[in-house]
Amino acid sequence: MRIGYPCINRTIGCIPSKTFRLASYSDERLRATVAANLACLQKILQFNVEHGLLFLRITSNIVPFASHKICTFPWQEHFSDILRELGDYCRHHGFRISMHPDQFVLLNAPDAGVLERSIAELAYQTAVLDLMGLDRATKVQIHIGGVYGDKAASMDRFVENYTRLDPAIQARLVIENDERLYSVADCRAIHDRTGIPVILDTFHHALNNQGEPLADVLSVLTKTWNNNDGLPMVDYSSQQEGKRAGAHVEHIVPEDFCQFLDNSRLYDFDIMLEIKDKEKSATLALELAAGDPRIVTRVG
DNA sequence: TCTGGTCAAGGTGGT
DNA sequence: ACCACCTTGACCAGA
Repeated sequence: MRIGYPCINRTIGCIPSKTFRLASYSDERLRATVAANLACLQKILQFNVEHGLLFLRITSNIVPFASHKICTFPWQEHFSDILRELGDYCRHHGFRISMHPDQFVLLNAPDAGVLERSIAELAYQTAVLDLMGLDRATKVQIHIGGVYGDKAASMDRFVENYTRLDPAIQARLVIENDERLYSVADCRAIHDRTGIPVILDTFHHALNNQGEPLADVLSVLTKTWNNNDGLPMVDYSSQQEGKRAGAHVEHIVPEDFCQFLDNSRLYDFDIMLEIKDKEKSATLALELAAGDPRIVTRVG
Protein backbone atom coordinates (compact mmCIF):
# COMPACT_ATOMS: atom_id res chain seq x y z
CA MET A 1 0.00 0.00 0.00
CA ARG A 2 1.36 3.34 -1.13
CA ILE A 3 -0.23 6.69 -0.42
CA GLY A 4 -0.40 9.50 -2.96
CA TYR A 5 -2.22 12.62 -4.06
CA PRO A 6 -3.17 14.20 -7.40
CA CYS A 7 -1.20 16.46 -9.64
CA ILE A 8 -0.06 19.38 -7.52
CA ASN A 9 2.21 19.87 -4.55
CA ARG A 10 1.47 23.00 -2.55
CA THR A 11 4.69 22.95 -0.52
CA ILE A 12 7.53 23.08 -2.99
CA GLY A 13 6.55 26.18 -4.90
CA CYS A 14 6.36 25.04 -8.50
CA ILE A 15 3.43 23.96 -10.66
CA PRO A 16 3.75 20.99 -13.05
CA SER A 17 0.63 21.98 -15.00
CA LYS A 18 1.64 25.32 -16.45
CA THR A 19 -0.18 26.04 -19.65
CA PHE A 20 -1.11 28.93 -21.91
CA ARG A 21 -3.99 30.01 -24.06
CA LEU A 22 -4.55 28.21 -27.31
CA ALA A 23 -4.42 31.62 -29.01
CA SER A 24 -0.83 32.08 -27.85
CA TYR A 25 0.36 28.69 -29.04
CA SER A 26 3.82 28.45 -30.52
CA ASP A 27 6.26 25.58 -30.67
CA GLU A 28 8.70 27.58 -28.55
CA ARG A 29 6.04 28.35 -25.95
CA LEU A 30 5.17 24.66 -25.81
CA ARG A 31 8.79 23.55 -25.54
CA ALA A 32 9.52 25.97 -22.70
CA THR A 33 6.32 25.09 -20.84
CA VAL A 34 6.87 21.35 -21.04
CA ALA A 35 10.49 21.73 -19.92
CA ALA A 36 9.33 23.69 -16.86
CA ASN A 37 6.53 21.22 -16.12
CA LEU A 38 8.89 18.25 -16.26
CA ALA A 39 11.44 20.00 -14.04
CA CYS A 40 8.68 20.60 -11.51
CA LEU A 41 7.47 17.02 -11.78
CA GLN A 42 10.99 15.86 -10.96
CA LYS A 43 10.93 17.98 -7.79
CA ILE A 44 7.57 16.57 -6.76
CA LEU A 45 8.80 13.02 -7.28
CA GLN A 46 11.83 13.76 -5.10
CA PHE A 47 9.66 15.38 -2.44
CA ASN A 48 7.40 12.34 -2.40
CA VAL A 49 10.26 9.87 -2.15
CA GLU A 50 11.71 11.84 0.75
CA HIS A 51 8.34 11.84 2.50
CA GLY A 52 7.49 8.20 1.90
CA LEU A 53 4.64 9.04 -0.48
CA LEU A 54 5.29 6.58 -3.28
CA PHE A 55 2.24 7.36 -5.38
CA LEU A 56 1.36 10.37 -7.54
CA ARG A 57 -1.15 11.26 -10.21
CA ILE A 58 0.49 13.20 -13.02
CA THR A 59 -1.47 16.14 -14.36
CA SER A 60 -2.96 15.81 -17.83
CA ASN A 61 -1.47 19.21 -18.56
CA ILE A 62 2.15 18.09 -18.43
CA VAL A 63 2.21 18.62 -22.21
CA PRO A 64 -0.42 21.30 -22.94
CA PHE A 65 -2.46 20.77 -26.13
CA ALA A 66 -0.65 17.50 -26.76
CA SER A 67 -3.75 15.96 -28.31
CA HIS A 68 -4.85 19.09 -30.12
CA LYS A 69 -4.33 19.47 -33.87
CA ILE A 70 -2.40 22.66 -33.29
CA CYS A 71 0.41 20.78 -31.57
CA THR A 72 2.88 19.73 -34.21
CA PHE A 73 5.99 20.03 -32.07
CA PRO A 74 7.65 16.59 -31.71
CA TRP A 75 7.62 16.65 -27.92
CA GLN A 76 7.99 12.87 -27.78
CA GLU A 77 11.46 12.96 -29.35
CA HIS A 78 12.44 16.26 -27.80
CA PHE A 79 11.74 15.15 -24.22
CA SER A 80 12.42 11.43 -24.53
CA ASP A 81 15.62 11.58 -22.45
CA ILE A 82 14.16 13.43 -19.51
CA LEU A 83 11.00 11.32 -19.58
CA ARG A 84 13.13 8.22 -19.54
CA GLU A 85 15.11 9.60 -16.59
CA LEU A 86 11.96 10.34 -14.64
CA GLY A 87 10.69 6.84 -15.39
CA ASP A 88 13.97 5.32 -14.24
CA TYR A 89 13.73 7.33 -11.03
CA CYS A 90 10.24 5.96 -10.41
CA ARG A 91 11.30 2.39 -11.05
CA HIS A 92 14.34 2.72 -8.84
CA HIS A 93 12.24 3.93 -5.91
CA GLY A 94 9.25 1.64 -6.38
CA PHE A 95 7.28 4.77 -7.14
CA ARG A 96 3.91 4.45 -8.83
CA ILE A 97 2.34 7.12 -10.97
CA SER A 98 -0.99 7.28 -12.73
CA MET A 99 -2.89 9.61 -14.99
CA HIS A 100 -6.53 10.66 -15.12
CA PRO A 101 -7.81 12.29 -18.31
CA ASP A 102 -10.45 14.92 -17.65
CA GLN A 103 -14.17 14.97 -18.28
CA PHE A 104 -13.81 15.51 -22.01
CA VAL A 105 -12.56 11.99 -22.56
CA LEU A 106 -15.66 9.95 -23.32
CA LEU A 107 -15.00 6.56 -24.79
CA ASN A 108 -18.72 5.92 -25.19
CA ALA A 109 -19.55 9.18 -26.96
CA PRO A 110 -22.03 8.70 -29.81
CA ASP A 111 -20.42 11.62 -31.63
CA ALA A 112 -17.51 10.50 -33.84
CA GLY A 113 -15.58 13.74 -33.28
CA VAL A 114 -15.83 13.50 -29.50
CA LEU A 115 -14.68 9.90 -29.68
CA GLU A 116 -11.77 10.77 -31.93
CA ARG A 117 -10.57 13.54 -29.59
CA SER A 118 -10.97 11.22 -26.62
CA ILE A 119 -8.82 8.54 -28.21
CA ALA A 120 -6.20 11.14 -29.16
CA GLU A 121 -6.03 12.23 -25.52
CA LEU A 122 -5.67 8.63 -24.34
CA ALA A 123 -2.92 8.10 -26.90
CA TYR A 124 -1.06 11.15 -25.59
CA GLN A 125 -1.28 10.14 -21.95
CA THR A 126 -0.29 6.58 -22.77
CA ALA A 127 2.67 7.86 -24.79
CA VAL A 128 3.98 9.83 -21.81
CA LEU A 129 4.00 6.69 -19.67
CA ASP A 130 5.46 4.60 -22.49
CA LEU A 131 8.28 7.12 -22.97
CA MET A 132 8.97 6.92 -19.25
CA GLY A 133 9.49 3.21 -19.81
CA LEU A 134 6.99 2.24 -17.13
CA ASP A 135 5.28 -1.13 -17.17
CA ARG A 136 1.56 -1.76 -17.52
CA ALA A 137 0.96 -1.36 -13.79
CA THR A 138 1.16 2.37 -14.56
CA LYS A 139 -2.45 3.19 -15.32
CA VAL A 140 -4.65 5.74 -17.05
CA GLN A 141 -8.02 5.95 -15.32
CA ILE A 142 -11.27 7.14 -16.86
CA HIS A 143 -14.96 7.01 -16.11
CA ILE A 144 -17.37 5.06 -18.30
CA GLY A 145 -18.78 8.30 -19.71
CA GLY A 146 -22.25 9.63 -20.45
CA VAL A 147 -25.62 7.89 -20.45
CA TYR A 148 -27.07 9.63 -23.49
CA GLY A 149 -30.57 8.59 -22.56
CA ASP A 150 -29.87 4.86 -22.87
CA LYS A 151 -27.49 3.40 -20.34
CA ALA A 152 -27.40 -0.14 -21.71
CA ALA A 153 -26.61 1.09 -25.22
CA SER A 154 -23.98 3.46 -23.84
CA MET A 155 -22.28 0.61 -21.98
CA ASP A 156 -22.36 -1.47 -25.16
CA ARG A 157 -20.74 1.41 -27.01
CA PHE A 158 -18.02 1.65 -24.37
CA VAL A 159 -17.18 -2.03 -24.81
CA GLU A 160 -17.28 -1.77 -28.58
CA ASN A 161 -14.99 1.27 -28.69
CA TYR A 162 -12.63 -0.23 -26.12
CA THR A 163 -12.09 -3.35 -28.19
CA ARG A 164 -10.97 -1.16 -31.11
CA LEU A 165 -8.35 0.75 -29.14
CA ASP A 166 -4.63 0.41 -29.72
CA PRO A 167 -3.39 -2.41 -27.42
CA ALA A 168 -0.89 0.06 -25.90
CA ILE A 169 -3.86 2.08 -24.64
CA GLN A 170 -5.86 -0.97 -23.63
CA ALA A 171 -2.98 -2.19 -21.49
CA ARG A 172 -3.07 0.96 -19.35
CA LEU A 173 -6.76 1.74 -19.21
CA VAL A 174 -8.69 1.26 -15.98
CA ILE A 175 -12.22 2.38 -15.17
CA GLU A 176 -13.55 4.14 -12.11
CA ASN A 177 -17.03 4.36 -10.63
CA ASP A 178 -18.54 7.86 -10.66
CA GLU A 179 -20.90 9.55 -8.22
CA ARG A 180 -23.98 9.78 -10.44
CA LEU A 181 -24.10 7.57 -13.51
CA TYR A 182 -21.97 4.45 -13.40
CA SER A 183 -21.65 2.62 -10.09
CA VAL A 184 -19.22 -0.04 -8.98
CA ALA A 185 -21.69 -2.68 -10.22
CA ASP A 186 -21.77 -1.05 -13.66
CA CYS A 187 -17.97 -0.96 -13.82
CA ARG A 188 -17.87 -4.58 -12.80
CA ALA A 189 -20.25 -5.45 -15.63
CA ILE A 190 -17.90 -3.70 -18.07
CA HIS A 191 -14.98 -5.58 -16.55
CA ASP A 192 -16.74 -8.89 -17.11
CA ARG A 193 -17.02 -8.09 -20.81
CA THR A 194 -13.56 -6.58 -21.35
CA GLY A 195 -11.20 -7.54 -18.54
CA ILE A 196 -10.57 -3.87 -17.69
CA PRO A 197 -9.51 -3.49 -14.04
CA VAL A 198 -11.79 -1.35 -11.88
CA ILE A 199 -10.64 1.44 -9.56
CA LEU A 200 -12.79 1.96 -6.51
CA ASP A 201 -13.52 5.57 -5.66
CA THR A 202 -14.74 5.30 -2.07
CA PHE A 203 -16.37 8.71 -2.05
CA HIS A 204 -18.25 8.15 -5.31
CA HIS A 205 -19.32 4.78 -4.01
CA ALA A 206 -20.76 6.39 -0.89
CA LEU A 207 -22.87 8.63 -3.14
CA ASN A 208 -23.84 6.06 -5.77
CA ASN A 209 -24.23 2.43 -4.71
CA GLN A 210 -26.52 -0.55 -4.43
CA GLY A 211 -25.93 -0.86 -0.71
CA GLU A 212 -22.75 -2.93 -0.94
CA PRO A 213 -20.46 -2.60 2.11
CA LEU A 214 -16.89 -1.44 1.44
CA ALA A 215 -15.32 -4.79 2.24
CA ASP A 216 -17.59 -6.54 -0.28
CA VAL A 217 -16.72 -4.04 -2.98
CA LEU A 218 -13.00 -4.45 -2.33
CA SER A 219 -13.37 -8.21 -2.41
CA VAL A 220 -14.88 -8.00 -5.89
CA LEU A 221 -12.81 -5.20 -7.38
CA THR A 222 -9.38 -6.30 -6.23
CA LYS A 223 -9.98 -9.45 -8.29
CA THR A 224 -10.39 -7.36 -11.44
CA TRP A 225 -6.65 -6.60 -11.32
CA ASN A 226 -4.22 -9.29 -12.42
CA ASN A 227 -0.50 -9.50 -11.71
CA ASN A 228 0.58 -7.39 -14.68
CA ASP A 229 -1.77 -4.63 -13.57
CA GLY A 230 0.03 -4.15 -10.28
CA LEU A 231 -1.66 -3.51 -6.96
CA PRO A 232 -5.29 -2.34 -7.24
CA MET A 233 -5.81 1.40 -6.94
CA VAL A 234 -8.35 3.16 -4.74
CA ASP A 235 -9.35 6.82 -4.77
CA TYR A 236 -10.22 8.01 -1.30
CA SER A 237 -11.99 11.17 -0.18
CA SER A 238 -14.80 12.32 2.07
CA GLN A 239 -17.49 14.98 2.15
CA GLN A 240 -16.68 18.61 2.90
CA GLU A 241 -19.14 19.67 5.58
CA GLY A 242 -21.53 22.39 4.51
CA LYS A 243 -20.84 22.07 0.79
CA ARG A 244 -22.79 20.31 -1.93
CA ALA A 245 -22.88 16.51 -1.85
CA GLY A 246 -19.77 15.32 -3.66
CA ALA A 247 -17.50 18.20 -2.70
CA HIS A 248 -14.12 16.87 -1.61
CA VAL A 249 -12.84 17.76 1.82
CA GLU A 250 -10.19 20.40 2.26
CA HIS A 251 -8.28 18.32 4.80
CA ILE A 252 -8.31 14.64 5.66
CA VAL A 253 -10.77 13.56 8.36
CA PRO A 254 -8.64 11.30 10.58
CA GLU A 255 -11.50 9.26 12.09
CA ASP A 256 -12.99 8.57 8.66
CA PHE A 257 -9.63 7.58 7.21
CA CYS A 258 -8.75 5.29 10.12
CA GLN A 259 -12.15 3.63 9.82
CA PHE A 260 -11.51 3.15 6.11
CA LEU A 261 -8.14 1.53 6.85
CA ASP A 262 -9.78 -0.77 9.35
CA ASN A 263 -12.70 -1.72 7.10
CA SER A 264 -10.32 -2.49 4.23
CA ARG A 265 -7.68 -4.33 6.27
CA LEU A 266 -8.06 -7.62 4.39
CA TYR A 267 -7.06 -6.04 1.08
CA ASP A 268 -3.93 -4.38 -0.22
CA PHE A 269 -4.01 -1.51 -2.71
CA ASP A 270 -2.54 1.91 -3.45
CA ILE A 271 -4.48 4.92 -2.17
CA MET A 272 -4.92 8.19 -4.04
CA LEU A 273 -6.14 10.88 -1.65
CA GLU A 274 -8.47 13.22 -3.49
CA ILE A 275 -8.21 15.90 -0.88
CA LYS A 276 -7.65 19.54 -1.58
CA ASP A 277 -4.63 20.20 0.60
CA LYS A 278 -2.71 17.45 -1.17
CA GLU A 279 0.64 16.45 0.33
CA LYS A 280 -0.33 17.86 3.71
CA SER A 281 -3.14 15.35 4.14
CA ALA A 282 -1.12 12.62 2.47
CA THR A 283 1.63 13.04 5.04
CA LEU A 284 -0.92 12.91 7.85
CA ALA A 285 -2.49 9.83 6.28
CA LEU A 286 0.89 8.15 6.40
CA GLU A 287 1.18 8.95 10.11
CA LEU A 288 -2.34 7.66 10.74
CA ALA A 289 -1.48 4.46 8.92
CA ALA A 290 1.76 3.93 10.83
CA GLY A 291 1.80 0.36 12.05
CA ASP A 292 -0.50 -0.86 9.31
CA PRO A 293 1.39 -3.84 7.88
CA ARG A 294 0.35 -2.94 4.33
CA ILE A 295 2.12 0.42 4.23
CA VAL A 296 5.27 0.80 2.12
CA THR A 297 7.20 4.09 2.30
CA ARG A 298 10.53 3.01 0.95
CA VAL A 299 11.83 0.49 -1.54
CA GLY A 300 15.35 -0.91 -1.88
C1' DT B 1 1.46 44.47 -9.55
C1' DC B 2 -3.14 43.04 -9.16
C1' DT B 3 -7.66 41.48 -10.54
C1' DG B 4 -11.58 39.70 -12.93
C1' DG B 5 -13.16 37.47 -17.01
C1' DT B 6 -12.03 33.68 -19.39
C1' DC B 7 -10.05 29.41 -20.93
C1' DA B 8 -9.80 23.06 -26.23
C1' DA B 9 -12.69 19.81 -25.32
C1' DG B 10 -18.77 17.20 -22.90
C1' DG B 11 -22.52 15.76 -20.23
C1' DT B 12 -25.43 16.20 -16.37
C1' DG B 13 -28.43 18.02 -12.96
C1' DG B 14 -30.02 21.94 -10.44
C1' DT B 15 -31.82 26.55 -10.95
C1' DA C 1 -32.14 28.65 -21.06
C1' DC C 2 -28.38 29.04 -18.12
C1' DC C 3 -24.90 27.67 -14.95
C1' DA C 4 -21.71 25.00 -11.88
C1' DC C 5 -19.40 21.07 -11.59
C1' DC C 6 -15.77 17.85 -12.77
C1' DT C 7 -9.02 14.83 -10.60
C1' DT C 8 -6.14 19.98 -10.67
C1' DG C 9 -6.89 26.71 -11.30
C1' DA C 10 -3.94 29.30 -14.32
C1' DC C 11 -3.66 32.77 -18.17
C1' DC C 12 -3.65 37.32 -19.58
C1' DA C 13 -5.62 41.84 -20.89
C1' DG C 14 -6.42 45.82 -18.85
C1' DA C 15 -6.24 48.81 -14.99
